[in-house]
Amino acid sequence: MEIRTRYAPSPTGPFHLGGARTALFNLLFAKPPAGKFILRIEDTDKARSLEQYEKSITNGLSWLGINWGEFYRQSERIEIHKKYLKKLIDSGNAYLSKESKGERSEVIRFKNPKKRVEFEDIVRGKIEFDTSDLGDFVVAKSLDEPLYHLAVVVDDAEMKISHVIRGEDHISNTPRQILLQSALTFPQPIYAHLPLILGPDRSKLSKRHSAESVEEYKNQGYLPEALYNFLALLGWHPEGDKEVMSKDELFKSFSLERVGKAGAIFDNKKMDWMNGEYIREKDNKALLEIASPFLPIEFFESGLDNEKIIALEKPRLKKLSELPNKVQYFYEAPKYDKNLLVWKQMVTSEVLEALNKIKKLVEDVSAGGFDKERLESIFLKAIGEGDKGRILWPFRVALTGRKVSPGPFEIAEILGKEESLRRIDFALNITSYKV
RNA sequence: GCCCCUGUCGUCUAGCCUGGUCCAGGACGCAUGGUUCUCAUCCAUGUAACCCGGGUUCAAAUCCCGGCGGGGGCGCCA
Repeated sequence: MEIRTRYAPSPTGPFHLGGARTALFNLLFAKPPAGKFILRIEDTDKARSLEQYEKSITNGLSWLGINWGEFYRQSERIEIHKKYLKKLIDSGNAYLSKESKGERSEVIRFKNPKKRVEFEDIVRGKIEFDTSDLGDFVVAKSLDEPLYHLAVVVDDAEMKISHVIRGEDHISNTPRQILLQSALTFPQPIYAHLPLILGPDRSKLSKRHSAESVEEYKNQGYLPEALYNFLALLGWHPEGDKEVMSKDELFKSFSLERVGKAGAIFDNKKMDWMNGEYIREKDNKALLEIASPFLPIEFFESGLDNEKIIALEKPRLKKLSELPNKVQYFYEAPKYDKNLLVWKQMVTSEVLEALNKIKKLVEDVSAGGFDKERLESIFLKAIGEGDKGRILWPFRVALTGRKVSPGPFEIAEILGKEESLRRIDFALNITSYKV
């Protein structure tokens, strides 16, 4: 049997993490090209479905690298649904029902045989329902407006979906759908209900957790590969202890048997770590390219070696959106309080002395050989056995204006001799200025 | 209220099916120490959990029963 899975979102809100994870598991299980992964937009509710949300879903999936094969829009398949609705009525399994409450005076209801339904769920085992308490549920608003349960059942059958992999919130929909399948004599797909991804408050991820939309993660500078990897690990675990896994490894080891049953909170701290892992794996050129949308024009017009700057910040980067602030001092001379130049208990005269020494050392390096190795050897030799902080701290602060940054030699190399000296002079100036 | 699902460190989880190798393993986080100033990276060490109560058994995180907790569903939405 060919494996055919589908992700069937309704475009009624921004694409969020839960949807992304469901789509990912469907893809990972189908393992194209061996199996097929299908995208089906469930937009039968015309009032709530919005084109912008469909875009949000398709853009989000593409960005993540979750690529679908066949694509369907349920609203374009109403004729097919109607055909089966008619069949249902003709066979006596559905009927026109007069209503006393609700929007309409007439809807179409399914004639519930009121039997026990049980099905085998790959992740949960046997699940049983007594469908009599479901009643004669509505399958269409009218002859021309089939509703969700009917549309899903018809489309899954028509598209020959072999495995329905979806969120746990659909468990209670399953008995209704099984009833419809048997009334329509459709084969029953294999079901797998995934545990839900929970918000920090332990409730199901929904519109109100707006920060959990995929686009939000993209905008904050998370890498798609990192999110992909992280999402795969929510509710699923490989056999070994390895967690940072390439798409290839994920495809090879994924199985529904190793999907867990309990809901999982999305841990942003661990996501940050995972993102950092992927950022560090990137080579500088590639990283600069994906980071460029986050950086201001001044960064590129500075004439400095952008790749080297990125390389310097790489180990302390959790997400790309932190970058502009981190690299600002490269293209903009820093402003800072002169007290920042003070290392430990140094007094002003000692700071001045250190700064002058730094200036002298920098001046003596020829502009041609102005690189970090040379600077380092010269400084270390000059400092000798002394406290390195007395020289290196003021040096680094003079260059960056910051308490926290990469080392002074690397920064000086990128800034160049002239600019480095200019900044040292500035430090000298503010320190010697008498109030 | 009714129905369904679920319960291992703060978080993600391994182990549970096929009881002993688990005084419970890994990862994130956190803490401490090391690595040419700071921060980060890297390395090392530490921190912390089987929801509760019975039962079965020589032996239970693992099997059975009962509680309790958490979540989801009960639309002329999907």
